[in-house]
Amino acid sequence: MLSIGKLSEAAGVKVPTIRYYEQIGLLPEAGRSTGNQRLYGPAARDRLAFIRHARDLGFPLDAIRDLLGLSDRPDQPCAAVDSIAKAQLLAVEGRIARLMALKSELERMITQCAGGSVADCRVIECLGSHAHCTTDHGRDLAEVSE
Amino acid sequence: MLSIGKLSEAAGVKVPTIRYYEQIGLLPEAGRSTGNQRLYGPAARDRLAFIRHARDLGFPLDAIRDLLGLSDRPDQPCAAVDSIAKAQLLAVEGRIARLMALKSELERMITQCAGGSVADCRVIECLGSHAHCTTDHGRDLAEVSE
DNA sequence: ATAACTTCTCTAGCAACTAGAGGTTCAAGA
DNA sequence: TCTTGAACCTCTAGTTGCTAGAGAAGTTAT
Repeated sequence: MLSIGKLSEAAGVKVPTIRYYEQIGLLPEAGRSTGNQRLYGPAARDRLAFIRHARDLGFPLDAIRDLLGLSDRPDQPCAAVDSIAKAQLLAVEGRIARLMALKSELERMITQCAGGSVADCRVIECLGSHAHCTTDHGRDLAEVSE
Repeated sequence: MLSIGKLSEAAGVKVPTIRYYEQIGLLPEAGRSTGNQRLYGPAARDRLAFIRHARDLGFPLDAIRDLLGLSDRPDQPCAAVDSIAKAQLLAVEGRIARLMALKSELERMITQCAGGSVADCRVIECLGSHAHCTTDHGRDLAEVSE
């Protein structure tokens, strides 16, 4: 049996994060020692590793909750799993596309700046006027978020 | 003079967001009508457009606060502006690199899945074992966030 | 036994907003 | 002029995925 600290080390997930996952129901309530401290077996470690890996791949916790539910029913078809993964892939591709547009605009802004005073700084001017923009990166930055 | 609703339309920033910006000190406190409603002039509109554009480019509000401070002192050299913009460019490039790695791992996972039952789903297996991973995307997802 | 370390619960905070409750004010039509 | 309905006001709380801290209790090593 592992203490929460050992589990934390083993899975590469911080201690408060483990407690947080338990709190939101991603991990089942852990058994307790006589002194009320959490104790974990190998199943908990595997489940936590799964969560961690999925988080590393950018899956939101809700999607991970679904994936865990599916992995508990091995006889079901895996189409649902695939669709979650594909949605995640699409999200990632969207973010990349968006960030590439931002990158080129930032580069353009920066290279145009001659390095004088703020009064004729291209960066400030571009941010202020919006007129020199090539892309219409205007809408919903939220989609870039991870 | 513009009401907050008109300003919202003009700048493409939602009404509660404008109030939020005022609350955190990004926008100065607006003048009020006799009935206590906010009224804005052209200066506020320009400032808000600046903020919006910078947000579209992914600058965090703290950086925008700095940029606004700098743009109010046009006689200063613009090196500070440049360095903020360059930091933002670096951040964007980092996120892109990270997301590209995620994308290829997701693609690999998905294409390997033969589409049977969950029991032999590659996606679930890969998430669980971490052994088939090529990349060590393990550390600090936080850097991808926007 | 005592010190140092870990764990416990609980609350609050981060970014950057968004949503809602419950109450005013404003602009336009009858 | 009155009235309706939209827009405005303040305030609180929620979002995502944690992280930080307080203060108390358990555990481990010497």
